[in-house]
Amino acid sequence: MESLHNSDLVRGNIDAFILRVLLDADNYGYQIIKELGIRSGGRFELKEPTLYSSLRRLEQQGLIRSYWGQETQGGRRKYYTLTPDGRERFKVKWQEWQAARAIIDVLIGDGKELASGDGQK
Amino acid sequence: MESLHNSDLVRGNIDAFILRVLLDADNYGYQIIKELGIRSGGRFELKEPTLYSSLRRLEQQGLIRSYWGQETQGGRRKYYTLTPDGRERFKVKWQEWQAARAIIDVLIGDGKELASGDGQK
DNA sequence: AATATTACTTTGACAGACATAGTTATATGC
DNA sequence: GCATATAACTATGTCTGTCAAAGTAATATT
Repeated sequence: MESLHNSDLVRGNIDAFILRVLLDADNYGYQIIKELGIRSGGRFELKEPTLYSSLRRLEQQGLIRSYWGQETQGGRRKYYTLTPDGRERFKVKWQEWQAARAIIDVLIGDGKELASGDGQK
Repeated sequence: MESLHNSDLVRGNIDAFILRVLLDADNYGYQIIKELGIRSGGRFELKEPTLYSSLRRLEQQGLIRSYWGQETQGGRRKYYTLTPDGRERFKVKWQEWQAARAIIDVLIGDGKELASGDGQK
């Protein structure tokens, strides 16, 4: 399984990924990981420490709130829900990504000068 | 001037930016910064310590080589040139970016659920 | 002479992602 | 019933890339 070396290239977007999932519905940690795995077609795997430290950060910033689900059986689950601020923040994050993507696209080029052999000037 | 908070969202792509510039022509540090500023329409500003530590890293990895320009007057300039490995590495970096971009696009959404008011489910 | 600009360098701090490990509970296999 | 696997969350510490701050040295400008 390949996935992609994660870290640097997705850095800064993980908070947005989580907010995006919570935009659809309240959810709990483990399921958020699964959900991101599914949505990415198995190409992205969010690690647990990364997830839970993100969640803590987001909660401290008032972008999400948490509550314990009342499971009658099975392990406890802490659910997270978006706050209005979180909703707003996602919008901003989304726009920032659009802007960053455009800049990176320009600076990294469109791949025309790659071809197969080498680059002629 | 706004530019964009840099760091996290472009992280991991800076090496590729530099390699991309050197793909066009040998160049020296200060000019690479200028070049990236121009290509991005002033929206991206590479900081000096970031540039020079990137250059050192790239040189250690054998992706670029350096030589002092023989300026008869004016300050000394250390020029950098791509090695074949560097050329190859740029290709890889480029492809990694394409892959990462696709995944991020999926996970952050297309913005349909943003609209203006709020999201209806 | 003072200031600005070009060009490169050093040091240290910060923050996000993750490896490693551990805890608690339920479910499953033998 | 005991071992193992899996679900779900938590804690600790490390690594790496980016950048702020500051400095050096030379030329150009006022």
